[in-house]
Amino acid sequence: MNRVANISQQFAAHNYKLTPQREAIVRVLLDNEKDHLSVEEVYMLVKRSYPHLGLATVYRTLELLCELHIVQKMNFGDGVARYDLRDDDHVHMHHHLICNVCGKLEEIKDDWLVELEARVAREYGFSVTDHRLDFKGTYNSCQKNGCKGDKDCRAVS
Amino acid sequence: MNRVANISQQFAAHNYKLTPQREAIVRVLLDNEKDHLSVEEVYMLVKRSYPHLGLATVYRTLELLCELHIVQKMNFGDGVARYDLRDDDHVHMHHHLICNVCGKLEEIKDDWLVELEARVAREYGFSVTDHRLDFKGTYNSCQKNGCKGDKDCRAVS
DNA sequence: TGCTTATATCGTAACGATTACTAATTATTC
DNA sequence: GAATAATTAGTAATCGTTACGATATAAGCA
Repeated sequence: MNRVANISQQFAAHNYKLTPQREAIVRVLLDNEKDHLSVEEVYMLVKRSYPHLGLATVYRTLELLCELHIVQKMNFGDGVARYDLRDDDHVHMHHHLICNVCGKLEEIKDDWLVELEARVAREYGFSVTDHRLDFKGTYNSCQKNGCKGDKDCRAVS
Repeated sequence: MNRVANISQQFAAHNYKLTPQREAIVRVLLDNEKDHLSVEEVYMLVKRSYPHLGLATVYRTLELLCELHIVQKMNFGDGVARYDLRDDDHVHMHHHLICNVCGKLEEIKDDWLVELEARVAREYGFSVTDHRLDFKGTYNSCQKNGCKGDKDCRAVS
């Protein structure tokens, strides 16, 4: 099934409409699924197909998508919120590798935490609905090509 | 060894001085190790022992402590940066449980990710220097006492 | 169709956390 | 003890985000 149509249905199911502006934003997210776009980036990209769109609408729409669990708002410590499409089941979050040298942000699409979540439930009486796992470090390939000193104090691990 | 003295040495080792202001801030962090204080909270607490201290100094000192890997700047999606003392070896980060109902933030002091980090190294050629693992969900005890609908779209998983 | 009401958008002002900057203060060096 | 460097205080500026009033679009109904 068409993903836009799918999302449109989810909007309808919650009495929201997929307006042209909202659809343009959703399409940008789908077309850039690999990236973790900031509001400003989404704004720039949407302007290509919808030049008249206002920044506040981007903020509002992303918040709405977040409420519908279609996207996930995240914070990688660079001072701006970033948004990530969730999996279709809206449950599992993927993990991230963040390279200190080249700055690349890679996704691990698997869910490696099933076991640990069971352990949390067992040992802490805590049932997990969502999680976040980021690894920071360096790719071996980056390591070779000289590594500038890491004075980096950005938030988020 | 006294922890303040220990930190003082680390300052000295990097040609920084542990001024009275900085020491007052460090003591607040040590005295509230369980919490994840925001800048504003640290500011309030330090004012008790050092009423004249300026807010900018808190910002600068926390950044410095971060650079020295004594604290870790984190972001739990409530709009302010929070700071967490690192373990003495300055390597392992603990994990977090965040309850959707009562809002409590609990720490898991173990490092459960040793295995997964090995896997990342193996499968992705990526050597981890740091990580972050947060679980969001509900305590069983909170679950019972009625759970308000979760419309929460805060950043960070 | 025309009127009414609700929903969504636009542009911008307001807000709040953080950073940048200047002057004043304290420590260090010669 | 004067000159230099490091640190702090206080506040102005910045920047991401949110709030607000006015306008526009869609839905419901006679």
